[in-house]
Amino acid sequence: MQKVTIKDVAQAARVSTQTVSRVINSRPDVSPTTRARVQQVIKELEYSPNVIARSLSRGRTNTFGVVGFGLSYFGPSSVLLGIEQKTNELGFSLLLSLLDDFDAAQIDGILRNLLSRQVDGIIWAVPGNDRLVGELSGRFCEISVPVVYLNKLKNQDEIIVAMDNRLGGRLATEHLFEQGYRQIGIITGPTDWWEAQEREMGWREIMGEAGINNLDELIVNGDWTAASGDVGLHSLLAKSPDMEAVFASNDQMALGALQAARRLGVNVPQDLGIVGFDDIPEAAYFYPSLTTIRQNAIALGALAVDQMCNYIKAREKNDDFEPDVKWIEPRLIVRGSSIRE
Amino acid sequence: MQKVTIKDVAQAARVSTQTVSRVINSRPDVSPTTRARVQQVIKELEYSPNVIARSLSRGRTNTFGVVGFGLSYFGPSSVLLGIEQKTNELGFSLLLSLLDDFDAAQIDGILRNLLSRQVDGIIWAVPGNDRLVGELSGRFCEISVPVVYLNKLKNQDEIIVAMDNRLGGRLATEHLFEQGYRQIGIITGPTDWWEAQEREMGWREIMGEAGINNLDELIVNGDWTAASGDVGLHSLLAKSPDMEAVFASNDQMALGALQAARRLGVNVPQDLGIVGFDDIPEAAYFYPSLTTIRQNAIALGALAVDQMCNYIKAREKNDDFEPDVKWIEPRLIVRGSSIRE
DNA sequence: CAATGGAATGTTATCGATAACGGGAGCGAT
DNA sequence: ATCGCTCCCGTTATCGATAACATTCCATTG
Repeated sequence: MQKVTIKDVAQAARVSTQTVSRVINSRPDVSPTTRARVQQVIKELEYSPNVIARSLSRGRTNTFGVVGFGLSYFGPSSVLLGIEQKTNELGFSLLLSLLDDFDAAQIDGILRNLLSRQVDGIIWAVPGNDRLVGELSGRFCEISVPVVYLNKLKNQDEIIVAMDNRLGGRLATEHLFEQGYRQIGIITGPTDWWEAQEREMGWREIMGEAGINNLDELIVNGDWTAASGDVGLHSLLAKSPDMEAVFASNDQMALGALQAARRLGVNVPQDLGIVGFDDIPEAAYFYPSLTTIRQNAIALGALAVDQMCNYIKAREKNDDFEPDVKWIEPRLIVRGSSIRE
Repeated sequence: MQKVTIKDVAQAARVSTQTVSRVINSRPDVSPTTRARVQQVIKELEYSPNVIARSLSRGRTNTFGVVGFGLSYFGPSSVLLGIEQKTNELGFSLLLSLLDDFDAAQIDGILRNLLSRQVDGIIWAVPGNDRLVGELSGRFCEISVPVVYLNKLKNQDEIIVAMDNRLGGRLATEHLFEQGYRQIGIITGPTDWWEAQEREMGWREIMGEAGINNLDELIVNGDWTAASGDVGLHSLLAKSPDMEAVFASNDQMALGALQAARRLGVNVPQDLGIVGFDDIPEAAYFYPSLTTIRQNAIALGALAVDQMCNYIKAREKNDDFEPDVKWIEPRLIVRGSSIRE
C-alpha cells in the first residue's frame, strides 16, 4: 500500500521530515552523519517518495502529455517510441492520449484532461491536418503550458520539429530522374495533410526544374492505404499511358501500386519505376524490393522532447528561447523497384 | 497557470470550498439554487479541478500504468491502441512506459516509477518471455497495486488476458490440411516467447492428429523478422525437400518466406502453401496475397482494461473476483497464398 | 567576552483538494 | 414545548511532500 511516508522515515531516523526531504533531494545543509543515517533508514524501509504529493507542493509534475493519432502504422508508432525513450531518459513520465478522429470536441477533452493533470508540457504528435489548424489555433493560445508540435506548418511562435518531407519528395523524384525515368507520376497522401502536401511539393519542385509541365496528368490522390495505391496506379496509367515511374507518398501505397502493376502486366522496374516513403520494415521484402525514403521517426520524437526540455529550462532561467522549426532529414534507400537492370 | 482553484470558486459563489467540492462531484446535500450558482461560477471562471491535489487527498489517481515492449510492429501497437481507447472511455489516464530490452534493472526502475506515481493499476503488455518469468515473479508479488498481464502463461492468482495463439496455430495448420497440403512446416518465433510456443503447439496438435510424425524436419526457428523468414524457408526446404506448405508464425516471416520461395523458383501457392499470423495491413497486398490469422489486438487491449476495472471495483466492494485467463479468439483470413487453383 | 555568522536542524504554512464531523434551520411526532 | 430527524452547509483535519522562516550551537572576530 505504499505505506511508508516521509514521516515514517523521519521518525525512524529521529530527524524532522524536512531533513529527510533535504536528503532525498540531495540538498546541502545536512551533516554527513545525519545524511548517512537517513539514507540507511530509507533503504531499510524501502521508502520511495510519493510523486503526487511532491508534484502538488512543487507545482510541477515532471510529466509530459503526448497526443498522438492512431498507432496502426509504422511512422506514428516510431515517433511515439522516440518520445517515450527520450522522456524516460530525462526523468520525466508520459501521459498518453490518442486521437482516433480529427474531432474538435474530443481534442478539447484531451487537452482539458492533460491540463487538469498539471502536465509540464504537451507534445502534439498529430499529423498536420488542415481541418484542424483553424479550429485549434485558438484553443492552444489559451494553454498555459508549453506545446511542441510535430510535423506542422510553421506558425508564429510555435515550437516545431519536423521531418523534411519536401526534401524527401525531392530525393525520391531526383533519384528516379537519375535512373533515366522522365514522366514521373505521384500518388499523394490525403491532400489536407501537411506531410502529403510537402512530399508533393518536393516532387513538383524537381519536375519543374526538369521542365516537365503536364503535372496534372501525373498526379492522383491516395489516402495512405495500399488499396488507394492500387487504384491510384490504375488511374494514373489511364491518364498517362506513357508514365515511366511513380513516387508513392508512403510505402503502403507503393505496395498497392506494385500489385496493380503486376496485375496490369507492367514490369517494375523495367517499365515502371516505383519509390515509396517511410521505409517500413517490410519494404525490403516487397517484390521487387522497394526503393524508399527512410524517416528516422525515433530521432524526430526524441528531438521533440529535447526541444521541450530546452524551452522549459530556458524559461526557468528567464533565458531567451527562439521558437523555430528544427528539421530532421530523411534519406534515400535504393532498392530494386527503381533500378533498371 | 491553472490559476483558478476551488477557493476562488468558493469565494466567488460565497460558499465554502466543501460545497464547491460537493457540486464538482455531484454529491447530494446541496440545494438546487446553490448548486446552480456554483456551477455558474465554475463556468464563468473556467475552473477545472486540480487532479493532482484530488489524487493526493482521495488516495487514488485514476491512472493506470502500462508497460509495453517496443512499438515497431503492428501487434503491440494495436494492443496499446486498444488499451488507450478503453482507458480513456472509462475516464482513466495512461502513464506509458516502454521496454526496449528484457532487462531486469530497467524493469525495476519502471515499476518503481509507476508505483511512486501512485498508479491504480499496472497493465503488463510485454510479450511473454521465459527469461523474464523467473526474475519477475518475485518482484510482482511485492507490488501493492493490481496487475493485469497480456499474453502470458497462466499462473496462480494472476489476472491474464490472452490471444488464443494455440487456436490460431491450429486454424492455420488445419486450413492448410483442408487445402490438401500434407507436409506442413513451421517457422516459429523466438522459442522463449509464449506466443511463439503456443502457435507452435497449435501446429503440433494438428500435425499429431493427422498422424504426421517427422516434425523435427519440419520446424525451424525465426526471430519475427522477414529476414529470418527468408532464411527459415531455405533451411526448411533443405531439410525437407518434399515440404508442401509452411505456417509462418507472423506475417513478416511469411513475407520473407514468400521472397525466398520466389528466389528459389518455388511457386506459391501451387508448390508451396503459406499462412502467416497477425494480418498486418500489408498482408492483403503481398504477392500472392497472404492467408493469415487475424488477431483483434485492439479488443485484447480493451479487455485488459476491463478486467482491471472489474477487479478494482470488486475489491472496493469486497466482492469476490476470480482471477483467471480471459481469451480472445483469432480468426482465419483466407487469401491467395494457400489456395491452389 | 560580547557580537557576528554560518552550519545543521526544526517549525509552521502551504499546495488544492476531500473526509469526517459539527451545527443550525425547518418540520413532524410525542 | 421538546425531541429527533433530515437537509444544507461550514469547519477542521488530512493526504505527503516542499518552501520559507526560525532556532540552536559553535567557531570566529574585534
